[in-house]
Amino acid sequence: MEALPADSIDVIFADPPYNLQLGGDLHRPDQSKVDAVDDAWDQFESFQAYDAFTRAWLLAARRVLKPNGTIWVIGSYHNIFRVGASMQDLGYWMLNDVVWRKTNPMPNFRGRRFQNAHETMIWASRDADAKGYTFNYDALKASNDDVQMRSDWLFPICSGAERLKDEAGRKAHPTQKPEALLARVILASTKPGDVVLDPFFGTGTTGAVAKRLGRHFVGIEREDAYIQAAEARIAAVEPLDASALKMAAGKRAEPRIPFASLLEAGLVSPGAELTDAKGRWTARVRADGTIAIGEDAASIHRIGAKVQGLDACNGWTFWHVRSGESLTPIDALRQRIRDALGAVSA
Amino acid sequence: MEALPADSIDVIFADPPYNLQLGGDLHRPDQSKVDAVDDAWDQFESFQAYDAFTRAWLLAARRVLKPNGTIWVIGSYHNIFRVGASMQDLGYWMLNDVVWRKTNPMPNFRGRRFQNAHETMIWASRDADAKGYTFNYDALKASNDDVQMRSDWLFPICSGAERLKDEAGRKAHPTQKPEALLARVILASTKPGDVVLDPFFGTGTTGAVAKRLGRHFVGIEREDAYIQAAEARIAAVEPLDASALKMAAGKRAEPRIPFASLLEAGLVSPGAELTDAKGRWTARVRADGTIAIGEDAASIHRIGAKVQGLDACNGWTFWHVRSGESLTPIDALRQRIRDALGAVSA
DNA sequence: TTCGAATATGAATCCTGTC
DNA sequence: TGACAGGATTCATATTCGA
Repeated sequence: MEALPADSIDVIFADPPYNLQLGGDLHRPDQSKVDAVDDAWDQFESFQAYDAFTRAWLLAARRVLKPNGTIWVIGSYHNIFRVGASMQDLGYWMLNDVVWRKTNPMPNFRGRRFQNAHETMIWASRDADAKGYTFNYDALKASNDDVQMRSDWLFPICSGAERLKDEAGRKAHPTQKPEALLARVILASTKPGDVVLDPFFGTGTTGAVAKRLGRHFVGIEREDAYIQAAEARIAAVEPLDASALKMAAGKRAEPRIPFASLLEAGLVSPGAELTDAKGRWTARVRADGTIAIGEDAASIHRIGAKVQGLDACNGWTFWHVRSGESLTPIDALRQRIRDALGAVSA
Repeated sequence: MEALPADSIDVIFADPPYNLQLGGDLHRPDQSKVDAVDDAWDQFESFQAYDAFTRAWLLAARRVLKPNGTIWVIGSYHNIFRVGASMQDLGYWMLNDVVWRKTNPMPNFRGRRFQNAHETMIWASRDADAKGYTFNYDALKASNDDVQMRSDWLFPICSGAERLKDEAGRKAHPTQKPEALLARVILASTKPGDVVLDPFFGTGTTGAVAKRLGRHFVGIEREDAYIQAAEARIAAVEPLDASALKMAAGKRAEPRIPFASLLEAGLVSPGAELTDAKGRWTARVRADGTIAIGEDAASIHRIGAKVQGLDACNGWTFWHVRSGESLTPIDALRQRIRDALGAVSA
């Protein structure tokens, strides 16, 4: 990065090492082993060593950024807080933090934490008083059903045909990002012809998307194998026509509403009774979002299945709340919540 | 917080000042003024001053936390990165970052950034090696259509009747959090009877929810007006019945049953054959509660692992007994013993 | 060839009680 | 405190396998 001229880059996208600190091996419930990110480039002696590394590249990045340039940095809870604090210390000015919500994250196999289902991106300008940075507000809004783009984005992880493989059929890079994510970043914060720098180029997702979208790019990478994979990949990319540069919209789906949300919304109270349509069974609602018949407590689905002697049951349609003479399926209460959510995507 | 005894708190929920740096008033497109958070308690001279404040309260919080206690801190991009880095520096161990996605966030009026539609919570244990912290995995899963709870939560902001107002009808606190958010936090990470500390109590959302859910709480607040609003609010809260507060627990909480108990109960006989679900392997039960293939005898787990060439195996679900045409997992026989035990103790 | 079943896998700081 | 062993634990998607 030192070789680049100062004030020459419009946007930086950086996916630095996350400094994961893994204990032993992790196995799925079927006893298969999870392929951990244990590469040497992700190992640091201490937080201090990681901070020194972070400040060094952030400082170099700030030098090459144009006064109205902006920077994106992606990370997880392992590193993003340290990175963010360093960015503020060095004079970057935060514009947003943006959450990449994964449609298909890896589960938490041991059931000891919440499923780690998102990563965080920081979007910042070079200086606190920078006003002229690029933000294609109208294009984003138009591509988002004419409502302004939120700070939480929904994309699948990079897999299938998009995921680069080596000769042996293994993933070429352990942390390849989806092109859809980069496309939104670039379409949001650059103009055609701008120069995008990626100081942790890896297998070149940033370069591939930049080329396709008619932006120039500079990639920096240490590992030969990654460089070769990136070069082959980018050579195969066809730039789009100027007229075709439109936004890939994020996926929209019905959000999953936990039964607990009915409690939180006050539509059902802890201690309330649920019955089936014919009033044959009655269960009592508990504060934790399970229901109970006697000592037997579980989800609305499991208890519904159990009383009927079935393997499965849709508790949303099976269970009802009584309001005066009539019974209302709890699915109708769920629909009320969904209606209230409006355009918020899953 | 200095007055509290050390190692006395199960969970801390903290909503510290956000250190917002607003350059002048913000107006909506219709020229109405946005009611910004510009209270005196939210003003800091510099990042250094904010960091010193943050480290001081985080340090005091860590002293009062039990060894297996956990802490939640909520913030926005203005402060959460500094807070998170300080937490790591002080020895807290991050378990998750959790994103609160707002169904109805304030729009970005200027159209110069993404709509700031989420806040970030950090959930951390006191020490890196703390394994015994409370996480009600099974209850959360059962309340969420039987899939594990993710790190991105969807809730409306606090408004309407839930939002506390002062005598003049203005909001009593500028950043009142929704009770639904606190309910999920408390249900996820505490047991009934636990003690929850909120060092930035404000108008007492944490206390109100803790009281309703049968948890004890300690609130710390400097502003008299907030204290009075919180006291009145919490006095009006009715705790839920103990029966509604029972937490769902999974197999982990079930009493251990040695395989030998199946022999003693006559559910399996010495010399009987066990097979896996597909009938690929067969082992013979021995009177001492081990099973054997040829001369090779060990526990149901070790033999199951060995035949599959794996390091581990749950013998309870792997091995089956034949009854006529069908195979019954020995786990079902174990369940019969547990049911019988429950009947006795109940 | 087709369809359903079985297998593979992803930035993961992922167990607990007893001797 | 360390070693040992019991046995609990997964969601969405893509690909391969088998009938």
